[in-house]
Amino acid sequence: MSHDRLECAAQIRERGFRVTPQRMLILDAICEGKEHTTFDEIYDRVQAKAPGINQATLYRTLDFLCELHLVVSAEIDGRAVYEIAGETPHHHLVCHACGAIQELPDFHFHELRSHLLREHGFKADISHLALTGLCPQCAESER
Amino acid sequence: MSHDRLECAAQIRERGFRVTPQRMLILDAICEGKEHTTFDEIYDRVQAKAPGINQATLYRTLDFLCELHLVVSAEIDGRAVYEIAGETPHHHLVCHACGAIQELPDFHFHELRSHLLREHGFKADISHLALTGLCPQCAESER
DNA sequence: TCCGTTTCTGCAAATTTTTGCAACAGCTAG
DNA sequence: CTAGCTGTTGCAAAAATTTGCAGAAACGGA
Repeated sequence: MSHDRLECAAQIRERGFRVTPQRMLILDAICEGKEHTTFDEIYDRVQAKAPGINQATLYRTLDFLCELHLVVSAEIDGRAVYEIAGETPHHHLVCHACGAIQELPDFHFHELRSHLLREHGFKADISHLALTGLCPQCAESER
Repeated sequence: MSHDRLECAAQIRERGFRVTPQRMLILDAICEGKEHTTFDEIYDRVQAKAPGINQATLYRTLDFLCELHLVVSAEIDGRAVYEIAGETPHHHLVCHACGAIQELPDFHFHELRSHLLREHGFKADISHLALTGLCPQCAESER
């Protein structure tokens, strides 16, 4: 999940937006953890390095980075989590009962994606889905 | 998308919760519109009939009804929308550019669902997905 | 029908998220 | 290197959402 600061900066600039220290710090903070990172975690990490950064800025920047697809987010357990966008998308299975999270490779969605494009002309952006349900253990104990 | 008040009430009671006028009114309000309904719309409809009902109650009740799968919700365009849960699930394609919404029948997910169950033992609850992307028109003008 | 238990609701306060605006600061052209 | 244009940020206020708690009310059993 390596993120190339230069690459991100180029992407931002290329689309007519500006590369600011805040944005770079926030990108770094998201990458510090290997996995899903919550708003608060990102905020704390950023604060540690640059105490001046405002929460409103973080909210806006996260939206911005998602918009540009440099970062992906998903709602897990009612709270948004963020992750740097890798080369290949991946998804998650989230157990509604115990909260366990399992990774789900993207190939499961290849067919759906191309079907939607072929049949509906719809260019679906399925970059980071969180599907909820019951993990094997919880499904067992449920009945 | 007919909802049977008796059926809903039975479901609620059956699981050990209580059938209250507030809950029934809120269910009715969700059903009034045929399509996706926002929090504010529901709130207004409920207010029209029973001005006393509190916003906090609405927030809690919507969560509650989703929990019981009597209502499904999805995040569209950054805001939550609610719909009464029908017999067969359905999903939506939401254009990120123009906001157009297209319905997507559930059969597209049959295979995924059974695959997850077979291979991962995961009982996925895919009851109302909103996939974002670009509709044919916007995909065209994008390039 | 009435009672006891436990869930729900309304209210107010706390918390989280969004927004408007003036000052600041990237970036491009000269 | 500088100036100017326009996107960004910080701040404070507004709006949206969640939470704790005491009183109200559903529901099962007597």
